[in-house]
Amino acid sequence: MLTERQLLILQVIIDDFIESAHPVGSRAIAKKEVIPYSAATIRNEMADLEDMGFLEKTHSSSGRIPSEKGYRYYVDHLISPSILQKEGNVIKHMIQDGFFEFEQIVQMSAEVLSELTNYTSIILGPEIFETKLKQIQIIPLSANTAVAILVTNTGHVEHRSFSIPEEINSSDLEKMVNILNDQLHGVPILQLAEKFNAEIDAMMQKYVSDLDKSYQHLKGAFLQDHPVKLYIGGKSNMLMQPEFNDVNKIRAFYTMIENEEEIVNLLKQSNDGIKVSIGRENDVDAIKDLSLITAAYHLGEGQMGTIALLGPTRMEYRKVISLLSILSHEMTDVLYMRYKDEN
Amino acid sequence: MLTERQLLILQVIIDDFIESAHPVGSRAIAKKEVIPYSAATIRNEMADLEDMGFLEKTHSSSGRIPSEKGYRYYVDHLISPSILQKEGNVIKHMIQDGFFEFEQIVQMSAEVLSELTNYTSIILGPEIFETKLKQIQIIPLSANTAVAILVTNTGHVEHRSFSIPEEINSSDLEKMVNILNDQLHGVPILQLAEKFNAEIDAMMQKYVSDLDKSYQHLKGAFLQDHPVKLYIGGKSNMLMQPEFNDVNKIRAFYTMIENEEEIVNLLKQSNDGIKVSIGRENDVDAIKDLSLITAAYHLGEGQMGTIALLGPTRMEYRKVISLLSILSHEMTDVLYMRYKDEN
DNA sequence: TGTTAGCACTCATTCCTTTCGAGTGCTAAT
DNA sequence: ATTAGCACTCGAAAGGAATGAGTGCTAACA
Repeated sequence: MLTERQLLILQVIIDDFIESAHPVGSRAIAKKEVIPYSAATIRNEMADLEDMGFLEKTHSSSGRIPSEKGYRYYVDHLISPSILQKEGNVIKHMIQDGFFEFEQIVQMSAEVLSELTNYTSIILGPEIFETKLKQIQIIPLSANTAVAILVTNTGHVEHRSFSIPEEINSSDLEKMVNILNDQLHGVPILQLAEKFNAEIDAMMQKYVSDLDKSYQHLKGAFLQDHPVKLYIGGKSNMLMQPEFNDVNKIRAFYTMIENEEEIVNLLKQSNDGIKVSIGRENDVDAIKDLSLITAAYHLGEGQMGTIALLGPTRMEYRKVISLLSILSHEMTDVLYMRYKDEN
Repeated sequence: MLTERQLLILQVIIDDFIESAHPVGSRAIAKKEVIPYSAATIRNEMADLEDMGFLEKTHSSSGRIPSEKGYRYYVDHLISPSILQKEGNVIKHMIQDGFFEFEQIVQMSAEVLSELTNYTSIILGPEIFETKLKQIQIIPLSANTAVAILVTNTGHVEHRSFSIPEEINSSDLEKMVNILNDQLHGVPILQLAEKFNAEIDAMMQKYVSDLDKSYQHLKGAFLQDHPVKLYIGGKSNMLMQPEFNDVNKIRAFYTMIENEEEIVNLLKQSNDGIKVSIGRENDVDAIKDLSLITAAYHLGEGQMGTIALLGPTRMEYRKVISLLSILSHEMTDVLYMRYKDEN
């Protein structure tokens, strides 16, 4: 339904606006090398594109800016993945050089990503729910406190301090740890509560006598919320974007970005592949004039987490999509290589 | 050298400005109940206070604002600690209710502090250098990766993944862990490197054969940098302060606050008690128009960490100083109660 | 019939001027 | 020593005028 010429003009306008952040006028377009038409012709086409909803004016005699529909069309039809040799190498080296824990990689990725793009990067995960318990340790600290340490097959370590009653003797504690290790090895974190209620509660009664209170404490330590880890990089990059030249916008952005819960919800809904949400396409009102690009990374079948970039709707979609694609594949690879022989 | 009346006027002006953020004029002062003088008299006194450097004008016919010297005098001589029954209780409950790990307490404290004050709170620590190793675990994850877990006497858990060569056999690994536990129990984290070089290297040679590579890996895992933990709460509170109505100031602030290294240096220099740095009194240029109040908290003799509040020079010094005092004492207490029977 | 030149018109932005009012400093009176 | 009074200063807000980038439309052209 769009002519070749309209496609070309739309693309050039959006490319120009993404770079300059200024409304694009007909004369500027006509001057481009790829455009063999006069400003007047461009004006006519622009008027048509506006009628069709791909462009907007900021006021009656201004140049045009892309509408959300325009960006959507641009993302869906007008961009081909860009080749990012240099950036790709940066990411690969970061992930493959040295031996970093996965959480370190995630954190570094968030930083690199925001540096390469000048937008705000958000990385969610790794989702511990999919991972399985590997080993449990309980280490007494003092007469009435101890720390429980859980290690998962992905090398993730969680610990919880808990208080132990004075009366308990150390052999009882040891027996409990043994039972836990026997029973919980290989159990997905998500199913811990279930497993406790179905089997372990009863077992504990059978093998270990008179430890009601300390067992409750221990169980409590295991079933506490497992917080979702959230890494955000380049928050202040947004301040450099010309659309954030207004104190109120900045306030709104920072109020949003520091609300972890909201961010987690925002990212969690993303499924496979790369998803682009432009402006009001986002459910969350606070980012209704920003765009969010998300990509999932995996370990085997189960989804592990989400990588995202948040920027103005005037975003370098081409570059961002390519970068996220590279990074999510690298992260999936490194996870696979590292934990393929898990048990 | 200041008359009683000048003291009174200075105090009223600063109090007023702290509340309103607007330059204070003579008429407004004269209207206050505690002031039995006319505006003209106040004007004369204000001129004198300005000559002495306690007050400033923003322009030739504006009201007065406090100078840094004025704030300094105010902090040193004009404020008595305020009674914060309600806020004090909030803090006490937070710290004493439930059983939280110390790091959780620190994080919660940062949040509560920024909520109670509407400034930005920064908490440094707990300094792990002062703490001692309690136990070491090494847990194999796959054929060639393992995770080393260090637990300190304060319940702090650190973990590092490292790769192990395929050739190693598990009994060798076990021997190594035993040696490490024997040798390192009770050793301050700070002295780990020393201890390794002085004794453990040699021991390993004696007891365990042919494990050069994996031992190097393991040692590397132990001697990696122990990052200083930094908790910052209420970054966006600053945006609500009227002095941050300018995009450039916001940029400068966020650029500074997200530079962890600089922040750590800023706080580390603080010694005992509560220290107030007003505006240019701060060494760091980036906060030359902010004030920083720091308080140390302790475990026994050794300093553990620092609590700080960062706000505009027009800060509620009275309240902030009282809050920091309460919180640092509570944190010191809880540390003492919890780890007094360490070994 | 598609393209382009030309021109009147629109509107944000910038700069200047005016007005307003809060506040000062100084002088003279109490 | 204190205060009333008054001229003066200066920032902030409000109102024009000038500028210029950009449009829509019409009429001419290939």
